[in-house]
Amino acid sequence: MNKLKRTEIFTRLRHDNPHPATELEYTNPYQLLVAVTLSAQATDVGVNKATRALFQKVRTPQALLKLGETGLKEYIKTIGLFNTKARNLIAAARILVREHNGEVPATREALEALPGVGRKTANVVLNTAFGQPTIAVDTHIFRVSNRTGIAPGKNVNEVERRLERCVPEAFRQDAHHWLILHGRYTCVARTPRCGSCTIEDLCEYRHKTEL
DNA sequence: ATCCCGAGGG
DNA sequence: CCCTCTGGAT
Repeated sequence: MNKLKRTEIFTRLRHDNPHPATELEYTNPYQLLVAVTLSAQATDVGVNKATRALFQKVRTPQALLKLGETGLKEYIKTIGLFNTKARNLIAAARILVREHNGEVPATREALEALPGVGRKTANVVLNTAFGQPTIAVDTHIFRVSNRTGIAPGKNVNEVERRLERCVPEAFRQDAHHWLILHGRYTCVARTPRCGSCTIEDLCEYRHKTEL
């Protein structure tokens, strides 16, 4: 896909989503870290329900340690992988209190050193909590990139590299949100809503029979 | 059956 | 690079 076409796509996606930062319910670093950690292999609806209840009581790593692993599981027991997530979040809270003064670090290295925090979660925290020009390639962005032809790749790492190469830093933070929102509401996994898609004429999907 | 705003390990 | 983990939704 050429640069002109890609630029036009992002222009339209921006028009579709004028306030991209509202995509996530939380921008507070710690709440964001917890919410994104819980979101692995879980629906956003289920995660948002759990975090809304949890954050009534817990907004800091200190508060989470007070709640304890068993207490935490009560809030997230309907979410996939909740045993692992609870264990990781407690372990991460200990590190935050002991090594980072109870604050969420703003560097990729420190973030990814936390149990349960990988590249995707670190990128979201850097993007949304700390305003860094990262693109966190989740399943939505991976699908949209490949289906449309914006930045196709075999795996998430390749898609991330290609996106960072073709999206200028100046609007990379917003582009991350445009892509996710497009994937969630229009370019959905099973049955994409091409009828209401504003970039259909530029999308490579209609020329294929799969993906 | 397949997918969901992944991480960790083989 | 690919698999598995695990619960709910579609």
